[in-house]
Amino acid sequence: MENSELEQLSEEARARLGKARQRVIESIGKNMDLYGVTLSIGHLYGNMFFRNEPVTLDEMVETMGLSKTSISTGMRTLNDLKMIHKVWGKGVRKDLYKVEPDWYQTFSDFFVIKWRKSIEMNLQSLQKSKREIEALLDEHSDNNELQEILKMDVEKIVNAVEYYDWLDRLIDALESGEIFKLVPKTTNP
Amino acid sequence: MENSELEQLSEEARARLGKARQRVIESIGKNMDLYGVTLSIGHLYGNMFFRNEPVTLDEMVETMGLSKTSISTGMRTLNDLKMIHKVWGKGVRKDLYKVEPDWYQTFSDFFVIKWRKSIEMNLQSLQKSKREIEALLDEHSDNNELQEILKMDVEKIVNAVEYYDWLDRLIDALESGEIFKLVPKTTNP
DNA sequence: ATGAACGTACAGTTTTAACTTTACGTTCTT
DNA sequence: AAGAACGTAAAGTTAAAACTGTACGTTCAT
Repeated sequence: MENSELEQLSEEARARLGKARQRVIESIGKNMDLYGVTLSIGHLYGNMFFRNEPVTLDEMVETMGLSKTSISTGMRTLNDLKMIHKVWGKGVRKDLYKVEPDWYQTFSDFFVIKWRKSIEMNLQSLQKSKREIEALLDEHSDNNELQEILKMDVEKIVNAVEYYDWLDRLIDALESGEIFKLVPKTTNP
Repeated sequence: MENSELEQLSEEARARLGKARQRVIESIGKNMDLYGVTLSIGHLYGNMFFRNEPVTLDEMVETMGLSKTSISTGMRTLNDLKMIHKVWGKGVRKDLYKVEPDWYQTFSDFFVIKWRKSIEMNLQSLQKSKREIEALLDEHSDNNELQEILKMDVEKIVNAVEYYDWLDRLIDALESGEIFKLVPKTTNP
């Protein structure tokens, strides 16, 4: 646990709290593969979750028992995903990090960062290939056999493009908060 | 390509179509890590995407140049995610697979299958640890120092539970199709 | 019933990713 | 300006996964 806040507490209470926290930490860590992060980085995030103050690399090296490099790259990964943030400490030389406490925001950022990029890449490929296949269609208007096949390809691509367009708008709704109109944060009485 | 439909076409047209398809296949495959599948399984999916008829394991062994075992496990992974489906062929002994053409459905299924399970696991851990920490709170009502810390932990857990509840309802909206009220499939004029 | 075709477990191998140690560039202190 | 503290690149090592070949159980045809 290594949480300096708890030093003066009874051994028993500390152990019980540690166990309760550990369960959550492991559960969070284990499920963070959905965000494409490795188990140990998920674990790092989980450990930061219960810290009430920003942490340094060295502190997490201590608690996690990993090398400083591992913690450093883990922190960067989490930072890139905006799951944690760098924090300015008063007179502190070391970098300080804290978890983003708003998980709705974290969820939204994940899609904005990872999915949006994927959508863009796919759309570019789809559009380019669509143009090429349509050119083929044009050039071989005599060949019925080929027309048949090409038309199916184009249709598939068109469907895919439509889907990505929808996905893009869905992420817009997440980003803007419009999503909460449909699915409110709290189920009101 | 190995697409029997194209046998009688000109070499040039076949090559150009192959290239156009290949671009899409690779793009799809590369971005399927968002669904937690490996590059080669993504590639397998991409290759199935342009097939107009259900495919067999052996056919995909042929096109992908992988072992039958790899294709078999890949097919199972994709099938578990409902990205492809087993299909009954008339007099065919071999298993037949085809891609699910409705990508909105695929997207929804992904969350229902993977995220829902993750939510459940996390919720269970959170609830259990919350009860334990609340018990600690109860037993140490004299210790202000401890109370302070425990209350922060409980608050964090409560926030997390709320978030997971929201996420669960969001997935409900995906599953039921209610999401399309907010984000329609097509942007109508 | 017997044999052939098919898909998958299993064990072993190769490839990839995670992690550590060392070294280096930067920044801050004095 | 010099030196110490800090975070990260780079190279090397260890651990994990992806992949293959073989062997096995099932199913279907004869």
